[in-house]
Amino acid sequence: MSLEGALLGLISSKGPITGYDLSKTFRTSMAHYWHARHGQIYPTLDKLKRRGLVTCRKLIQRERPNKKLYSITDKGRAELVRFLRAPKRPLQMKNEGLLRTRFSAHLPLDEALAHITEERERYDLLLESYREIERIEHGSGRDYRNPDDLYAFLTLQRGIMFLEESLRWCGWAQSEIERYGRQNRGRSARRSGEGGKG
Amino acid sequence: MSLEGALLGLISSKGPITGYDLSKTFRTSMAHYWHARHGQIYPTLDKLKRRGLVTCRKLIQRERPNKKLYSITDKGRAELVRFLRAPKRPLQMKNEGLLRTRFSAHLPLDEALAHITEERERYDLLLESYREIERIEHGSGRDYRNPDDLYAFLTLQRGIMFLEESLRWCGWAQSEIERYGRQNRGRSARRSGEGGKG
DNA sequence: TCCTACATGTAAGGCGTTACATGATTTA
DNA sequence: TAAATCATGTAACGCCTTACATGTAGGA
Repeated sequence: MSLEGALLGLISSKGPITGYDLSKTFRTSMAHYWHARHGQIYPTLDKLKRRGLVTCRKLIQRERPNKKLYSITDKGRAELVRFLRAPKRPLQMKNEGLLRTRFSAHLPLDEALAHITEERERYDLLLESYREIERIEHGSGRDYRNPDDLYAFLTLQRGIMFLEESLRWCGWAQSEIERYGRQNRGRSARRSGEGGKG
Repeated sequence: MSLEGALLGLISSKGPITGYDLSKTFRTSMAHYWHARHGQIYPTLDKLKRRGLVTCRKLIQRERPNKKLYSITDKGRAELVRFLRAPKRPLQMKNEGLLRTRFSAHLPLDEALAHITEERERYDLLLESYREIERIEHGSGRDYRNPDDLYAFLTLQRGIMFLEESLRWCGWAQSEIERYGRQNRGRSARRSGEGGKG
């Protein structure tokens, strides 16, 4: 259900838009609060169309595959408002990187450190793409052109904050792990790692 | 697959532990990086047991329902290490609250503000529970008893940072929305909200 | 030459939620 | 007296991923 809401919202904001570009949005500026793959997006767009919530216009291209451009209808807007007013679920976050760090007691310290370095690189890349969107879409700063621009900016800023803080955390976590290593020289993380507190 | 990793990790850290308590952990200290409901947890524990990755001891109680206490086996630890070394997926975050804010151009400003106030309350509650865990489990601060304690502390701190920053963002976002409202008195969010930039 | 971007689609199967089922005890 | 906590289990269903399928153009 929420994916339908997300798609209706994006189409209302950025439409006419293709499934391909919607998919890119999930991988870039929305990564800190929503995601979906094309295997789910295309069938869902078709469902929205059959329910009359969006319309679709086919664009024939010569040197590129043909596209389908989706636009929202009044019925779709009404459905979007219903979605926005429905009760929300709690956070459903999955961050396998943090999960791995949580149980890194089962790995040597240097491997735990290396894993966090990998994470830093991921975050760096994503942050760069967020900053580019900020530059391109919100160059005028807080001079919002319309409400959609305002809310796009606010949620993008949340993503930038999230990524910056993730990077700060990575640095701090690595320094703590290194400090722990210095204070426990010779002891293997593996052997002393079993049986934490309840 | 990752749920199996998460369960093995938690059982190795906190076991012997019940499915019920594992479930609570997902709702509390792990909410910023993993989640699962009991409807998925119990069958998965049974699967881990059948594969010999955990053992299970039944505890008969008089004034409470009986429990099953799970412990990790050597085979389970080996499987956990395999999981920790496997390639990780990107973030898979779902935050319906932020999603709603992103498309709040379709709602009156006061409703957008009210929704963020709801979010604040959620974050406040969760932050309080995180701080309590910090007090109870990590009262001694950075004086880590073992690697598991170190990594538990690091990931908990990430959660506290996340929630504190979420709360700061809520306050800032609300002030920006209010500022926008003052500067665009009389104009309805609904009518001017259509058609953002591509 | 290989990889990436563009662009859509589907089938199979796995992951995950929801709802039902049970029932005593404690707290508001 | 209503609701929450403790504690587990399962069936049905829907969400979501993965993998396959197709084909051109442009950059490394």
